[in-house]
Amino acid sequence: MNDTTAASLSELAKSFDPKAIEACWYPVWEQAGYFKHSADETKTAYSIQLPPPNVTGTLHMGHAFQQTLMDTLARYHRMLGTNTNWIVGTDHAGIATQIVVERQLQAEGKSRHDFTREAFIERVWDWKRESGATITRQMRRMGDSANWDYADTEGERAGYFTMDKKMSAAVAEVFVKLHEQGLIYRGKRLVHWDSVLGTAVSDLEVVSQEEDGKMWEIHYPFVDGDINGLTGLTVATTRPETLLGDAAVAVHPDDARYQHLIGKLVKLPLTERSIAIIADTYVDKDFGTGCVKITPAHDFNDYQVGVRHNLQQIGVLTLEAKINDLAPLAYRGLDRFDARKQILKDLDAQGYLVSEKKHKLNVPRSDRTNTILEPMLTDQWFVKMDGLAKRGLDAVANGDVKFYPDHWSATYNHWLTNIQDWCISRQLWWGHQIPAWYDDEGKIYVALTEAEATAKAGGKNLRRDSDVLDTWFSSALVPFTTLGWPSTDAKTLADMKAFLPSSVLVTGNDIIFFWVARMIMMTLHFTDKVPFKDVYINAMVRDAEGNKMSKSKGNTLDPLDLIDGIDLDTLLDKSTKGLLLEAHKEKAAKYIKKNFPKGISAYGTDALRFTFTSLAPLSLTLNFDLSRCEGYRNFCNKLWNATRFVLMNVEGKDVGLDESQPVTFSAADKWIVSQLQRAEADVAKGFAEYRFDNVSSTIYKFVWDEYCDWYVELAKVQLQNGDEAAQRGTRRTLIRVLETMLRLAHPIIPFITEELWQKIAPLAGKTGATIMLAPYPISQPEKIDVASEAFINTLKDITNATRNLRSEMQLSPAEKVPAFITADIANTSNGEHFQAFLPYLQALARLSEISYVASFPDADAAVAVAGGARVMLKVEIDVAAETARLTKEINKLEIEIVKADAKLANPAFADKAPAAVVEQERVRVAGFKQKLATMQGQLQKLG
RNA sequence: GGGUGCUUAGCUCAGCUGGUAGAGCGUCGCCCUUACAAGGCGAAUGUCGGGGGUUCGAGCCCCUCAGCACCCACCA
Repeated sequence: MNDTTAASLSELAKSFDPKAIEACWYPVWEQAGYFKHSADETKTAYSIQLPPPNVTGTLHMGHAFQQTLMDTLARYHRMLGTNTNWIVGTDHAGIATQIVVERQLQAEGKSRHDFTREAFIERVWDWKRESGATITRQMRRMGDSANWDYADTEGERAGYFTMDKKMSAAVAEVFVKLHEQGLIYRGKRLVHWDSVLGTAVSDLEVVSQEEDGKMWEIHYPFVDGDINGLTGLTVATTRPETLLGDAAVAVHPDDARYQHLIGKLVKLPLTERSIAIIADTYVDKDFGTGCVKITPAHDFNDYQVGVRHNLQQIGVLTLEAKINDLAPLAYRGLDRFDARKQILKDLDAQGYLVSEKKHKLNVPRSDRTNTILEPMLTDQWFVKMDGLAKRGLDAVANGDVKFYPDHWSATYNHWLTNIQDWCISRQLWWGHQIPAWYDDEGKIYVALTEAEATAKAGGKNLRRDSDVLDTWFSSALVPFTTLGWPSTDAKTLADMKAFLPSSVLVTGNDIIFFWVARMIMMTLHFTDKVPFKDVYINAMVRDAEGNKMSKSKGNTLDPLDLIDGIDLDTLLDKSTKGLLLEAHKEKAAKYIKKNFPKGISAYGTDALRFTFTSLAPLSLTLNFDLSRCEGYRNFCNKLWNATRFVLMNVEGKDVGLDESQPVTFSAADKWIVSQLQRAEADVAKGFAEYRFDNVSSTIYKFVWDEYCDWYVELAKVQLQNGDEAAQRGTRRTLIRVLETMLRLAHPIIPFITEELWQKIAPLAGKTGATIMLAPYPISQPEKIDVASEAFINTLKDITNATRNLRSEMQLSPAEKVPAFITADIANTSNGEHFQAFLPYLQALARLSEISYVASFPDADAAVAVAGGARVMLKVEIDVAAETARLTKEINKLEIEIVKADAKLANPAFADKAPAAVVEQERVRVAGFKQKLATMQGQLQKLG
């Protein structure tokens, strides 16, 4: 066996200390190559694609949660014997990364425009190299059994990087193919424009918020003077500055008020232009004045109206969102908001401004910069979505891809049904530069390389398109590009066969559109396969009160702080450091002082992981509760100490490895083995349903409630009283069940289980270098022993009843007392079992001696009823207190009996309810009545 | 405006195809019983958001109302 364990067998520390164990095992696993997939094509494959985190980012709670689930699945399936491949990598995160580097430059008083494109990109690469290892180092702290070497072309043991050579080549290949197929096109369209970043963004990067604004009514006079007493039309707008680009005023074709005016001209205030009154059903007759100014170049709805009526598209803003040279001289060069003020002032002065009212409106802001987005008419590249979306919808409809929970498929369907073409070009520098070139006439040549493009152009001088692709374009391809696509070498083909589709995608609902849907569409298009079979949508991690974690609130938690612990001062310092606003700093500090007055203790990775799996619901949010984390740290300690107990008791002794030695198994031994089978079955069911919470609680309950609380206590009795063969059987059961428990729990708590398994496995007769590759426990139904379970259940009942009685009588736990026990032996299959209870009861219920009698002596004593058995403690009783206790108990019983009798007396119940349910109710009430009789009898004796 | 999820003990959450309301943490007793005080034993605590319906029977199914969270759309 391995000598790398953190502590040697004999010196297992008194309590669990995660730090040393974690530091020890991860490198061992990684260096031994346990995380790698197998080249054996005959093995069933199990693969997971990691949602690639930002290469320059740091691990947050969402990552930690998601990765815990993925790693748990990976470890589980690896132990089940599948060829497991957890494919990981990092994302170049175009906009996000470029913004960070631009901010760094800003701090130096520079902007990216002080650099050449090449020099700027080199700066970003520097930053990537500098910070790129942080997140993968943190992932290792989580215990992620990721296949770091797979798809790693840079030799950094970090998986793929979306901008490495291989991935970039695949991106170009996809672009060229889609262009050839007519699915990528370039065109002048209205797009959301971020004037701070100077780039287009996609629909998905727009966040709308309701904000307080104003609505103004503006009068547009008729060119030809009054018509039927009207001087002109009044339009309403929230964006008066766009008036400069108006191309028409629209009214509803059925609007009786304006029908006769359709086709007439109005004068556009502040300009020299006249515009027509047009009719379009887009206009809502009942909203405002029923007249709408139409600005095709600055509004998405107006754009559509403009197309229908062949209106001029007059853009009046520059890419910096200033008024451009198409506008009247007075406004040129003004910022859009300054222009608004000036225009309103001028309109008012010239008598065109009719009114100004407060108005709530939804303002589209940029996801990244929070600046108000401007619809801007620009040349962009688009992916045509309709055909791709159709296949994407089919894949979910026909079950090739299944969402867990299923309701997310409705969200997915809704988006794909209403999808718009995808704007994929970004006017940025960091990213995959679009493989398109232009000649002097502006003719486009799309090709994999410049040489190829030049050849296509007949040797003309070409200029490359300066735009880069949306980050999500390359992300959409990872299901197949990470496998080696478009290469057709043997390895790639084999991997495409084995790992595509992958088994499950674990991801957040926030990227169903950004990523999940696009992977499905692109992968289907290029490989005719779905990218994954299951999609598990994990909950969003919130703080304990259910609030979103945000830096400015100070309620973010760093998973590493939960693992390693952090003192209050360091935590305060760290949490307020990055905040710019003083108010935010105060808020954050207040939150931290209130919620973490003593900082955070070091819970270790295993406890954190157990917390995540236990809290993993199939709902929208996961409220992270630190006290739960502490509870699961305690669980780890429990497991640790149970192992210590077992080692102390079996070390150097025969544990039944030699099959020739006589060995006997008690009902308790058979019972715990039986319970183990049930736990194993429940765990398998939980995994199959992605019910990580059920998996965790099954393990928790088995380890703590059954093994530690009951079996270990029973085993102590057996080790003390049993003969050689019985002791051997006990030791053997102790060690084997423990060894199995460790394997059962390993996918969730990998570090502690490996550490303990190294010591336990040889004693249980198991070989193998690591628990990671040991077989996962499979339930063996033939080992379920109903008779032993019944035996222990009765033993538990009597023990519990006795403990309860002792506690109510305020007996000191140390004090052992004599007792009588009666039981209806006729109703039990095995009368001698009750004799077998005695030594256990003496220990567990702390009884000095037990007289087993057919009926109780006539005495003032405390009696408890447990199933078919009754216990009488032979101690002095306080008659008044005992009377009160019995009366209370009797009252409770009577209420239950009245309820149950009424139910049984209802003919409708007896007739319509299933026989089993009626029978169950009868048995229940009979039990109550028997217990009641005993209690009443006892009460009389006291009287 | 459309959609989704949620509402169960003081807190964070389970509750399977409808059949005696559960866990962890916290609280309250009693215990340093030689694996574990990060522990042991015991206890208390719920009109399952409100109302209505279906049913012999509803936390669970249906309708309705209210509150919370999120997503989509965007009437100028």
